[in-house]
Amino acid sequence: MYKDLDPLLHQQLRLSVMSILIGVKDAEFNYIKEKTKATAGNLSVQLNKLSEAGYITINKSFRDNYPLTTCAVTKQGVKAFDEYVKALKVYLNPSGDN
Amino acid sequence: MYKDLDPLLHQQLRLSVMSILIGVKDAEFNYIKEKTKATAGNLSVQLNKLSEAGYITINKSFRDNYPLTTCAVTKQGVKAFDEYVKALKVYLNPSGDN
DNA sequence: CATATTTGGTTTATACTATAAACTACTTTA
DNA sequence: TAAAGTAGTTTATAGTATAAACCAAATATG
Repeated sequence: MYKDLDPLLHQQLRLSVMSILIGVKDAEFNYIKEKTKATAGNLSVQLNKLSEAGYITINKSFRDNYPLTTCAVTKQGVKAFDEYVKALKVYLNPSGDN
Repeated sequence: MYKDLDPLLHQQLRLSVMSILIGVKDAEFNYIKEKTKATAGNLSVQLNKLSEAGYITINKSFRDNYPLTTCAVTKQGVKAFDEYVKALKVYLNPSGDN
C-alpha cells in the first residue's frame, strides 16, 4: 500500500531541483538557486547529495573567468523521480484504495 | 512556482495517517499502526504532532477494559491536506510550467 | 596600486526531526 | 501471584536541514 518514499527525493529543495532538471539539458547553479529561492550553502549541500546518489551530475568549469557549476539529471535520477511520483500518488489519493 | 510544502504533512508517516483518516469517520490507533507499519512509539509521536496542529482529533476511551485511542481528521486537516496536494503537484509535474 | 566589493561557491556549527528502545499502566492468563 | 499481553507514552540518539561563516579568485574604486 504505502510504499516507502525515497528519502532523498522526499525533501523540498532536492525535489524542486530534480523537478527543474528534468526536461532541461542542464542548469546553472545560480539558475537553480533563483528558481528554488534556496541559499547557496543549502543548495550546494543538497546538490552534492543528489550527485552522490547518482541522480544528477555536477560539472564545474569557468565562464568569463568565474567558476560555473552546472547540473544535469541522470537516467538513474529520472527513474528514481518517476518511482517517487508513482509511490507518492498513493498517499495523495485517499479515495483510491486505502 | 514551488510553494513551500507544509512540513507537517511532508513526512511519510504523518502523510499516510492523514491519507488513511480522510474518507473514514475515524480510525483506531492499532488500525493505523498496522496500515502504516509504524512502530507504536513513532506513531504516538506523530499523531500528537498532527493533533497539536489541529489536523486531527485524538479520542481516548476504553473498550473491553483496555485503553482505546481513535483518531479523526478535522476540517482544518482536510484543508491542509488539499493544499499540500495542490502545492506538491507543481513539483511532480516538471513538464507543466517550470 | 592596494583595498574593498562582488562572484560563485563550500564547509561547518546548530537547531530541528525522526525513530526505536525503554518505559508506564493496566489486564489477562497460567 | 507471577508471567505475559495490550495499548500506548516518554526519551535518548542518530540523522537531516539550514544558514552563518568562510574561501578563493575577479573586478571595481579611490
